[in-house]
Amino acid sequence: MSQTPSDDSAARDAAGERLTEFLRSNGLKITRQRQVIFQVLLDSSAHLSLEELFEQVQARMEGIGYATVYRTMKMLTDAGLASERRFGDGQARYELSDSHDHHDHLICEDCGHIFEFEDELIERRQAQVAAEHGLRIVSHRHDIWGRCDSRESCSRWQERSGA
Amino acid sequence: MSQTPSDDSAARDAAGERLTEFLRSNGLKITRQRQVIFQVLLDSSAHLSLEELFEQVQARMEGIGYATVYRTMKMLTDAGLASERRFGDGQARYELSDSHDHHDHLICEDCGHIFEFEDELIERRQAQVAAEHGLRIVSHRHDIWGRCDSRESCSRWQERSGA
DNA sequence: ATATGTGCAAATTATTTGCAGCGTA
DNA sequence: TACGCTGCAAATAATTTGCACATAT
Repeated sequence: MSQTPSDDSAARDAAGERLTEFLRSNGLKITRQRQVIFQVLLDSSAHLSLEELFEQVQARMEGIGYATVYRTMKMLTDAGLASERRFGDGQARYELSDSHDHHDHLICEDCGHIFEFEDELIERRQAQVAAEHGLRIVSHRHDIWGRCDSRESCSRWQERSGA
Repeated sequence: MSQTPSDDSAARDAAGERLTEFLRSNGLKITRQRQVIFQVLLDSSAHLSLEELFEQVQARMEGIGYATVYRTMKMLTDAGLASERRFGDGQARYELSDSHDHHDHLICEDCGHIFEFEDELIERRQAQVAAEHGLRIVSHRHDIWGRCDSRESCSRWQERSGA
């Protein structure tokens, strides 16, 4: 259903190095809390709200403060290692930035599952639209809300994503 | 540069009626504050933040409270007469919903001007993408951030929109 | 050793709500 | 008259910040 375990852990390690590398080269400290937070992001493919993130971090490391998670996420976001998204439920959600940084989102209003998509045609068309208005694109956000067609697939996702 | 004055005021009147009609038919009261708030929205083609909205409303009617503006905007939004958008600066922005309700936004990061667009091809493609993932579209949000190509057009918009 | 990071609690910011009096139907 | 509506101030909710202590380099 996904990749082999070895691929996963290799990717994880590589990403983990990105963190320490970034911290080191910027004179920042490699602390346990930063590593744990980053690891939680790595282990979860989902778009975690700060609350969810905090809960999972706390499970691995008691006593961590909300503020630390906020501060770390801000740092990771500024560093470009993570990205922040808002889907209109009033709280920020975070995910690791990966190579194909530029995906958009498709959200099921029933089960809350977030699908990612990337569409060449839409991207190209976007650029055209921007040009027609005399702008050069810097970034964009394209979210689509809908409902899963079948009940089954919907509930299935629900138990899988936990959001 | 735009339409004739008569067109504008005709449109304004028609829209004004939509408000009173809605209030009346829902057993809600036609108050001065509701009319003024709606009028401000009508007179401004822009996407007003609550603060901007409040300022303009206050200029026409001293003593109005923030809460009233919030409550009225919620009512208008629920009624479908206005719509709420968030562009990531932390505050909601409002605009009147008109006939072609479904436009998306193109924002200049330099001058803050918001262009509206609507693109058949993108819309169609969106539906396809959703279908591929087994979802039926309920709504979407597509924002593009960019920069005006030419300084002049950029500053020109700046003095025109006031945002 | 020393500056950075952390936890806690207090501060901010955007938005909502309770309540007593005001205004529309 | 009667109930909804408004203004004010207090309450929430998400996020940020100040500060004294802890910790990585």
